[in-house]
Amino acid sequence: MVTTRAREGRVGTASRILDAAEKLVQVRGFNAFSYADVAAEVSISKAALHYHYPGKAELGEALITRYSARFGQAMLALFAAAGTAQDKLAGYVGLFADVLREEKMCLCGMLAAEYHTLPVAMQASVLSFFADNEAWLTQVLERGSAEGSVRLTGPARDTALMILSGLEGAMLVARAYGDVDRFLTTADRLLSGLYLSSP
Amino acid sequence: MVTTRAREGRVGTASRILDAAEKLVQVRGFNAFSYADVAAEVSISKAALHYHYPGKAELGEALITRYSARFGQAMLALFAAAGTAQDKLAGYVGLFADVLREEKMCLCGMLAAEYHTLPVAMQASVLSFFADNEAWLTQVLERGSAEGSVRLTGPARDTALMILSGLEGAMLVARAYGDVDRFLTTADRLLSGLYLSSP
DNA sequence: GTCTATAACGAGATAGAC
DNA sequence: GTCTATCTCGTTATAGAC
Repeated sequence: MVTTRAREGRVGTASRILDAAEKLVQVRGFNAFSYADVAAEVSISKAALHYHYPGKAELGEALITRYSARFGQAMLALFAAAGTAQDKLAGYVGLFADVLREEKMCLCGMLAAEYHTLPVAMQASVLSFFADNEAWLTQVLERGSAEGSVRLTGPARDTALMILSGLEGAMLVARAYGDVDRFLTTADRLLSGLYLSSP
Repeated sequence: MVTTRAREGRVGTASRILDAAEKLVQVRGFNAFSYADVAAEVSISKAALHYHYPGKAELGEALITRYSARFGQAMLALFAAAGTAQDKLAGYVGLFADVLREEKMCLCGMLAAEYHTLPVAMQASVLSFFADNEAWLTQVLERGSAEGSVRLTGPARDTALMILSGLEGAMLVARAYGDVDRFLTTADRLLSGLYLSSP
């Protein structure tokens, strides 16, 4: 069942609020944006913002939930699509690169930096995001290893963690330089050594 | 020439301010600590703080300057010490691990997350820190390659960047979990493949 | 659902005494 | 150098009208 709003492709206020807030968090951080910033971006009053999201903690929670769901769907699509482990990993790197091209940090990478200042509910959600990514990467690596397209020299989970952490760090540093190529080069290096065709 | 203060090992107010502020930034971030926080930690008034560092921008600058100098000295010591490239890299990883053990993020990794909210002088100093680290790693890798203890499959600089970014990201993620072992495991994975003795 | 108005608080920063 | 007192502004959040 689809509401009129969805059928017509219109976007509700709650969703536009999330769009604006998400961008602000990914560019400036959770502690460096205000309700006033979001309100101005969406062209509503701060009070209306509080109607949709009572406080910053609730808004932050909603941000992570939506972001994780979207990222999870993208990972699922990559996993289901035809292609080798190498293809899936290239697609995965592309997800991060797309974020970086907008001068944004991964939402949960940004929140990880601010971790010790976050409401506990947000902290837990950040860890869930990392756990989901780790699990996806582990599956891809194990399948690739079973298929013979990936060479693992230790537990798949360790390599999964290395890839996730490496990509987050590569975004962090490359974004400071405003240099997407820097990210792509580093991503290549992170994955080199995994494939049997590597030199 | 040594001042009485230095000879007696006493620590001046300016230095104690930097100690407190540095910790606060590494744990909470530049945008999540206040002059009041530092003043309380050092047991002086906010006004006294402003006497030593006129504004947050100047304090931030001083933090990066001192941190970079300290880190640079440690890197120099590692470079000068006897040992293989592998030894130097292990020592380098140890520098990051020591920071993480105090639940702190690398100062400049934290500031990289907040990059787009920083005063321009601080932004430049953050990039300098990264450049210094990159240069050191490149030298170590090239020397190791020349000595035959390191196997490079591309430009040393690319691998240097991968190691730096990877360690920053590993800190970011491991710190959220409060798990130093997670960092160490990831660091091992990042460097695996570099050494000729690797499986 | 959205608004204006305002409360309540903390931030960075300054003045001027000691 | 350090203090108390104060200023100004931005922040989150609420009240109540429309």
